[in-house]
Amino acid sequence: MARPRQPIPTLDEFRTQLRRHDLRATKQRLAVHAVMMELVHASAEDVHGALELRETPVPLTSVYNILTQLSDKRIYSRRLSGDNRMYFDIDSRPHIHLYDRENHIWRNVEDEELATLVTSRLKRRKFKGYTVEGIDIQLVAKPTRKNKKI
Amino acid sequence: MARPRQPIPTLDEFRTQLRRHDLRATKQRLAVHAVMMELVHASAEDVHGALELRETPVPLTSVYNILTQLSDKRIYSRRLSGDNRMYFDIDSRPHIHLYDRENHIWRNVEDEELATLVTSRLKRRKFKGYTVEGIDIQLVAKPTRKNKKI
DNA sequence: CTTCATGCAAAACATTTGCAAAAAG
DNA sequence: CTTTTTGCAAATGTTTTGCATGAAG
Repeated sequence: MARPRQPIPTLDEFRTQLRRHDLRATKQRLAVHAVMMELVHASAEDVHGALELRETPVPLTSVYNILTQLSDKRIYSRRLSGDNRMYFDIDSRPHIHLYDRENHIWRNVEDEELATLVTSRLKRRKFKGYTVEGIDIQLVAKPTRKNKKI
Repeated sequence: MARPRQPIPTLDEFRTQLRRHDLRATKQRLAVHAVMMELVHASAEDVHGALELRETPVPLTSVYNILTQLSDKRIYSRRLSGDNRMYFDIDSRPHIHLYDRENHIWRNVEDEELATLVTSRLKRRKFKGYTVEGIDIQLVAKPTRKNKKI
């Protein structure tokens, strides 16, 4: 049934992906990916902050450069949050998200069946003048009292 | 089958909505709504520009004030575009969108059946710590050659 | 008249750009 | 060595804020 999602690429797999896209394996890129392996979904600011707390600080501009480039190459993907920030997603494959609109946090929702259902249904429809490239499904949710992270 | 969508509120109906929310029917608000009746989906900048071309220029700050307030009250809704701008939607009821990622334009997609299908299916699922408030479905599309608006 | 709304100028933010210096292969 | 990448400082563009003035009810 619900096929397990793509595993998060290890650092070595990430190196391979970089090579495939003619990107050099700099220590800044590896550091960003190491942090993204934990965060999964994060803004440039989040990544920058996490790197401060680690061994490898990387300036915010460089974090932007790196994250933008990785998502341009479809190694990562990106989403816009309700608070007007860009969030990067370590997983570039389309998948359903649950968005916490108070804390601006995303979680992945495992439901391949539903994704397939919606996709196959919409793919049948034609929209004059357009080629549909993807379908984005997001549950907008509010944390219940006990779950409040902030 | 596909039930027709909410008609766009006329100026009079808009006045009523304002009254319901204890908002005064100022000429700036009415001018903004008059423009939104045509644009349907628009950024603050778009609305500001359209008002320039009309009888009632309204400064950009005021357009922001008005649009933000109207969507806070759920008279309008809002969406973030791929180019990091806030777009306001005259229709606050959830509905499926087609997003033109080159021109940053939205169109409504009529498919109540699909919306119902997805909603009922996801409503059955429980997400620990969260209350699902809405489901957002968006087709990301690229204009075909002939359709290029810009 | 009392309360709410507008609109100016300025601030606040997130993100991008140009480019010289540094690192990778 | 050649090419790519980093990272600084500065710019850009959108949205927000504080507050005095003006309009609505």
